[in-house]
Amino acid sequence: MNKIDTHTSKGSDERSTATSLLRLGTRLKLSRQTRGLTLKALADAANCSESLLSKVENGKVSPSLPMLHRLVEVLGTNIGWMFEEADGEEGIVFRAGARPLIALDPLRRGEGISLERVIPYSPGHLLQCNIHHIEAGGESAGPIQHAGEEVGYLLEGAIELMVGDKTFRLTTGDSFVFNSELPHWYRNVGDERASIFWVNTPATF
Amino acid sequence: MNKIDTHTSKGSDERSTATSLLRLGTRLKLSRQTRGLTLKALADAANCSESLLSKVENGKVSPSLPMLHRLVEVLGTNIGWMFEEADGEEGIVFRAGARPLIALDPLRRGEGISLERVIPYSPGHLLQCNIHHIEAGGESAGPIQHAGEEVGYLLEGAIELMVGDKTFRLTTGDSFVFNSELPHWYRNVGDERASIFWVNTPATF
DNA sequence: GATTGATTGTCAAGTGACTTGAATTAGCAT
DNA sequence: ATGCTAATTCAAGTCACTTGACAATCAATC
Repeated sequence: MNKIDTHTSKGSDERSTATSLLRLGTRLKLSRQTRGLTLKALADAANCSESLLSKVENGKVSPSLPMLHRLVEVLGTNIGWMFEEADGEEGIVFRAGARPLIALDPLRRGEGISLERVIPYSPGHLLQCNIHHIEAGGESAGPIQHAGEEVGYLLEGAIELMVGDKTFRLTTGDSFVFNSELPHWYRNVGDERASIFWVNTPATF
Repeated sequence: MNKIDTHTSKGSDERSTATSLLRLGTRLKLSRQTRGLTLKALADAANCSESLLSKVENGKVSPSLPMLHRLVEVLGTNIGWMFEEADGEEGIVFRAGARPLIALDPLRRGEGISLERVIPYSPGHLLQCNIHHIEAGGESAGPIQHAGEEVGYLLEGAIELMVGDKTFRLTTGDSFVFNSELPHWYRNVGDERASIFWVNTPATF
């Protein structure tokens, strides 16, 4: 009938370990992909076979501890965060008015600006997303530069956005995209509060 | 000396047509990919060979007009938009009401949905960003899965968002984040139009 | 300390998406 | 037509990844 009843003793947590394996695998995979590595590349670097990696990523097999260690080392992470709790269901939706508000260090981020976190701070996230609230007359501190890409949408108000050596005047509903390597900053030029929905990827690859 | 001097007469615009071919191809490719189609799938639907598509997408060949027409038809775009200048203002700012609108293929993307491109098609972009406009009663076609991460903000209206096995009811101002590998879809449950500002990082790259 | 048994790990063959090159066909000017 | 260019196809090739059968490893038991 049954090809195997070999695991007689362990049926109980069969499924749960299976899904947790899958989660580990998924993270490893994302981690690898984010770094633009191919299976083969990572396998070579971590000194194991491509096929093993494939199986690990798909939860068919659980890597030995030394193996896992080599993997996260190459990936530049640590084992701990491979197991960090996924933000799960609760981590998906965030209601208007129920998002954490961050008082900004005026020195670092500028005058009259507060940030509303749309994506909670957590190692699992690629994207960063905040709603910038800028009081009338407020402006961000000096130009910032970093790798990645930025996209934003003006939810309300009017601002002046400076990117590179260009200046734009935006009003509600306007949007923008640019490479984060360009120096950029902004200023509220209206007499009411302005809000920008702002997303950026840190990654360049 | 030279194996070919066959193109004697046309050397002048050689390079410019080459790059414009590439741009067309890039757009077609992005278009196809964002719809989750494989080369073969699109080729079958548009009644041409896989390899032709590949060449077109990589700018090795320029499609005949009828060919191109069939392609954009299947993709739910129009030819014009394949050639639309991606400039906005310096490619950075895009004004409300001046963003390209895409009619979606109802079969693939769902009923009563149209997309407003916030980030123009262009090879240089990591992020994808659209405003999804969903008519009352409209809903996206079956769940989609791909690698990456999604973040969105409900600009207006009320929707029901399904992610994994959870369902959420969102109203204006609510936001969400999740891993694209979770199957997800949505439905407009209000009696007015709903609009979602939606950003995602694509898979592989 | 060998024997058994499960499980990690490897090799090699398989698949699916995409690309390339040679051969064919359709368009079009002469 | 005739000849030439350029679009299109077919088949073979590549690349990333997956799968299955076998080998090595490790741990518990006799």
